[in-house]
Amino acid sequence: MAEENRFEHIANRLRRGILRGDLAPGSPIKERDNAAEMGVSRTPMREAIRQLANEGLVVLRPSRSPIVADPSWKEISDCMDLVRALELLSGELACAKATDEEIDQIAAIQARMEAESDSIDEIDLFEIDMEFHVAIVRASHNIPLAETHRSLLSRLWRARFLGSRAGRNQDRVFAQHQAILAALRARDAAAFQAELRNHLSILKQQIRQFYQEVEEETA
Amino acid sequence: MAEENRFEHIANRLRRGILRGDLAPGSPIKERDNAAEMGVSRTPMREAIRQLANEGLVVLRPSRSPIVADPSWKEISDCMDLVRALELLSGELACAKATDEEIDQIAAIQARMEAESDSIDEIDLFEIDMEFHVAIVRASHNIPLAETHRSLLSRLWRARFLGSRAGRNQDRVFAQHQAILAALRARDAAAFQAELRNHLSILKQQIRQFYQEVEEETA
DNA sequence: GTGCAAAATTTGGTATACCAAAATCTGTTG
DNA sequence: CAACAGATTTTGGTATACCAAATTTTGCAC
Repeated sequence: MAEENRFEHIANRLRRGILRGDLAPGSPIKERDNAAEMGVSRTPMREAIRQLANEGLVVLRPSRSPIVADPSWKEISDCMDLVRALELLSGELACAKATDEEIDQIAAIQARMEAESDSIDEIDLFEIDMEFHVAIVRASHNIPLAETHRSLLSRLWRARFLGSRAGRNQDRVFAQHQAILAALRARDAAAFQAELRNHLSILKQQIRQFYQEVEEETA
Repeated sequence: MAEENRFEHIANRLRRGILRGDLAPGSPIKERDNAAEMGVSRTPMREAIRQLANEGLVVLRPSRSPIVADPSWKEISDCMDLVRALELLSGELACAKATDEEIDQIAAIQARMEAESDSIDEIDLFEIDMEFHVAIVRASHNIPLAETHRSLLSRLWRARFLGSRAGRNQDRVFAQHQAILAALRARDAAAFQAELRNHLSILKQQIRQFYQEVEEETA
C-alpha cells in the first residue's frame, strides 16, 4: 500500500482501535500520553489526531483532550442519508459511464463475498461488503464523489458493522447486491436506484434497531 | 468568527490568495520560504497547507513542493454534480424540516443581495450568493451534509466566481433564487428541486463556457 | 465544612533543530 | 560534447523545548 509515514501509521492504528471498539466512544486521546505510549513524539500524533478529527472519528474540544466520537443516532442517520444521496448519484453516473471491466470487477467482489461468507472473519466479510459499495462509487468516474463517499463510509464503519452483526441476514444482502448489480449490467439507472434505495433503507433500519436496543439497555 | 489561531490565520490568508488568483494555479508553495515570508515557523505553515490540501485547493506531491491546485474542467464539473446532489437532498430535507425563521433568514440574505447588488464589490456580492446556498443547506438540519457541502463549495469558489463574473446575468440569478425560495416557502420539494436544478445547470453552463474561452486563448 | 484564591498541571500552539530521502547541480572522464 | 558519479541542496518528517491560556488542584481563611 505504498509508503506509510509514521503519522499515517499511527492514524491507521488509532482508527482501527476506534472502529473495533478498543477505544471506547467518549474516551480521551491525550496527545502527549498517547504519543509516549506509542513511542513517537507529539508531532506525528498531532497530525494523526487531526486526520481522524476531520474524518469525524474524534472530536476536538478547545483546551480539552480530544475524545473518541460518540455519534448519536441522529448523526448516524444524517450520514446515511448523505451516503444514500452519493450512492444514488453514483448509480446514475455508473450506469452511463462504467466500463464493462469495472462492472465485472464489482461482480467479482460480490462473488468473493458470497464464496467466502462462511469461511472468514466477520470483520473481513464486512470489509468486502464495503468494497462492493466503494467499487460502485468508483465506477462513477467522479473522483471527488469517490473521495467524499470514502470519507463518510469510514465514519459510518462502526455503526454499519454493529448493525450488520445484529442483523444476521446475509442471504438477503446478497440478493440485494445481485439486484443492484443486475441493474447496473442492464445500465438501467432507475432500477439501480430503486434497488439501492431498498438495500440502504434496510441497512439503516437495522442500525436504527441496534441503536434502540443499546438505548434500552442503557436506560 | 471565534478566536483565530495562527495557522488558521495563515490558512485563510493563503486561501484568499488562491481564490483571488494572486497565487497562480500550479505555482509552488514552499513550506520554509512561505513561512519565513509570513514571519512564522514551519509548524503552523505545515498545518495550514495540510488544511488547504484536504479542501482540495492545493495538492501535495511526494518529495516536491505542494502546488496550487489547477482543476480541469472535468474536475470542476464533477464537483458541481456533487454539489447539485447535496443541494437537492438539502432541498428535500429543508422543505420538510426548515423552521419559518430559517426560511426568513434565507429570504433576508437574498434581499440583502438584491439591495446591495450595485453598491458593493464584485467579490462581496459573490460571497452573499454563496451564503444563500449555504443557508439552504443548513436549513436541512443535517450537519454532516452541511459540512460536506461547505468544503466542496470552497473548492469551487474560484471557478464559480470566474464563471459568474463572465456571466453577467444578475437579474436572472435573482429570479432563480426567488423561485427557489418560493418553493421552499410552499414546502414543495419537487418544485424546489426543479428550480434548483435549473439554477445550477445555468451556473455550470456559464462556468463551462468560461473554461472553453480560456482554453481557446491558451491554444 | 465551605468558599475562594493562588499555585501547579494540563493543554494546544509554536519555534527550532536534526535527519534521511529525493532531487538537483557539478565536475570529471570518456 | 555526452554521460555518469559524486557532492550539494531541497524537501518532508520528526523530535524536543518553550510558552501562554485554561483547567484543576491545593490549601488557607472564615
